[in-house]
Amino acid sequence: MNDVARLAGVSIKTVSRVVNDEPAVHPETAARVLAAIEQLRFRRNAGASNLRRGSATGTLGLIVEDVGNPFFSGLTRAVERVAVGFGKQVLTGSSDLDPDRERELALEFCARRVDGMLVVPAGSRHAYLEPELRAGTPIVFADRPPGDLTADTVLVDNAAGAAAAVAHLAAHGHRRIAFIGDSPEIYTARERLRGFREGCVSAGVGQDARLIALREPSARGVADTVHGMLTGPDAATAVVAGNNRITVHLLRALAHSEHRPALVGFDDVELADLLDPPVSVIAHDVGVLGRTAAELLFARLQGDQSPPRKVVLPVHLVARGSGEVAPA
Amino acid sequence: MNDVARLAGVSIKTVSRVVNDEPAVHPETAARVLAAIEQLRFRRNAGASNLRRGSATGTLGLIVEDVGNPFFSGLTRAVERVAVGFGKQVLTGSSDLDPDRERELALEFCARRVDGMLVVPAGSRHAYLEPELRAGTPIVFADRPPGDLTADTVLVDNAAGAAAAVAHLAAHGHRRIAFIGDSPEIYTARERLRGFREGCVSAGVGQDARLIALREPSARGVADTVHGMLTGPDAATAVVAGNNRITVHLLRALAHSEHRPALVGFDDVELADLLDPPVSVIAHDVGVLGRTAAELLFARLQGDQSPPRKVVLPVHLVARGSGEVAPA
DNA sequence: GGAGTGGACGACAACGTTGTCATAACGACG
DNA sequence: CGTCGTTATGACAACGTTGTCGTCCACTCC
Repeated sequence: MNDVARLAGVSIKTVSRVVNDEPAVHPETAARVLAAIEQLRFRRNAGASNLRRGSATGTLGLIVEDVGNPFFSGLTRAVERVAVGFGKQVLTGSSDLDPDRERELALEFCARRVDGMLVVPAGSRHAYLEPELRAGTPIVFADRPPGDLTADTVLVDNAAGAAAAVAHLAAHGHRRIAFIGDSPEIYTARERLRGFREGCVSAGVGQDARLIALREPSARGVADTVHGMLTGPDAATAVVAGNNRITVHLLRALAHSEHRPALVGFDDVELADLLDPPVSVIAHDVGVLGRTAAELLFARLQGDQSPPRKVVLPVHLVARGSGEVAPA
Repeated sequence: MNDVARLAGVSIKTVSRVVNDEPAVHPETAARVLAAIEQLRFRRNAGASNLRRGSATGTLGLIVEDVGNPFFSGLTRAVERVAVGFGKQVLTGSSDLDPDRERELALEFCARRVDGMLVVPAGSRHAYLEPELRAGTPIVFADRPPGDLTADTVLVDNAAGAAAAVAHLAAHGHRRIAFIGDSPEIYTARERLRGFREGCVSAGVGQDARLIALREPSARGVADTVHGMLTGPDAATAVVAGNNRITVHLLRALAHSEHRPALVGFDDVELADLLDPPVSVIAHDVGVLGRTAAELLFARLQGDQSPPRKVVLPVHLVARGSGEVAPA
């Protein structure tokens, strides 16, 4: 800026005025300054500007489990869309479900003085964020609630969705329904299992510990698990898959076996409608999830001081075929 | 930092020393300072630190077309992985294929003094980045080359892939092969068409303008296009889909029609192996694409001064069934 | 002609850090 | 006992901006 000022024959402050479109600069002077800026290819240092101006850095932090997963990338995109509307940039990070990594990312974002943070929490301890919250950095949790902290949270109705899946399968005559979910450390996995159990009770379907598995999904693990559930005297006739990855693993495992249980997945999956049979799922809109969370965050940024909110978004059953078959 | 210094009864500089793990601080003093930091929950301002220290902000800029698209989110993830290894944060932005938006993002990133940038270019004019490049900010282009600029670029072998698709279909007896690609404004779409044409020539397959379509894909548009190509006297017996979105639209369109042309898609698609018939594709690894580009960038950041490099990654045909059927 | 008004601009400090240099206290050495 | 090196610490400037306030000039109005 100094160089620009010198070249234009004005003071550094006048350059600042021009850069910031402040009034009270003679058009002729402004033109000279702009020419100098152009010539020297000057670009104002946003960091210095933010430092001087005080708080707002025009940056948002977003922590998800894995940007590479379509679910989280959809969420990321939705957040980005809202952020663009407010002229903010988004710093993204994947926690890989590791609480330490999440914490590291969060603190790093705080050090960079993000204006706000959106977090898909990995662990269950988030008290370390309390000072930040109290210091005025709004934080919104998405998809899962924070562990030991009260803050804005946007969830989907996991339990109701799982219960609906059970009810649907029971309505088609199933009495032996299995549930394969993600690791019980994950909130959504626990909630979906809870909904599954409640659905079983409501539908008068018996529960069998052999037909319930919660575990971090892998192709092999899911294949073995489901194989065990579909064989033997009390084999399952229907399966509820706990999330998109499990659904995919399950489909692949079933394609390589002769079993054809009824199936309802949680989370929608691309091309699910083109499979044979088309896969029925409990669907919800990641876009809405991300947008809602981001809008909540921006409301806070604009001064909303109301008590922490908890939003639960609805899910709905998409019946495509795989869930509408009677027991063999 | 001032407050911490006061509370610990030391000068602000000593606090700085402690925060930066500099030696020559008495352990006892350091302990007092750390206690004060803990008590006041002090977090050093990364912006101010970067300002004082000079260049490196520990930030990378990444511009893709759409983080929500699995292709780009996979790339994002790969970049992130490399960045974490070097202790950098990633600022992400989606251009939506809009050159103005891309430029806006790029300049914004420059204003934030990112240490380097990874760009999946939207338009074909990138001369505006030359001053940044010359100023020492390394920029690597991924998936598509920059328009009017010489810089590091990582591509996949689009033409060879498309040619391989044609050769494969021709080997199964097809003589009427159609190509449905993305908008010709996109480099990869043009290259794939070029490869398609070359493949036709090599295989001695005639080309028919009626069987070639380049257009921004939409479900409706693809359906109409393919319907036209598959009916009439000189109907196509095989189709090459120009990218993942087109493949998906195409599959959906075909599922609702009686036509069953042979099909080879470009880019792999999740669940493609479970469809009936399983979808053959020209596959390549986004993870490798992202990683290679990021590694190239970090090489530059570590002082690599060699002339701009151009890396072309291989693609390979995955024969699953849909491309291995003879003409009806 | 003097007072008042408003426009155009600059000097200076400050944002939160850190690099540079100076200083003080201390033991060791000849 | 004076000198020296070492260790621990602080004062101060600087990074690149911008907010505050002051100055200067031209102009208007009575």
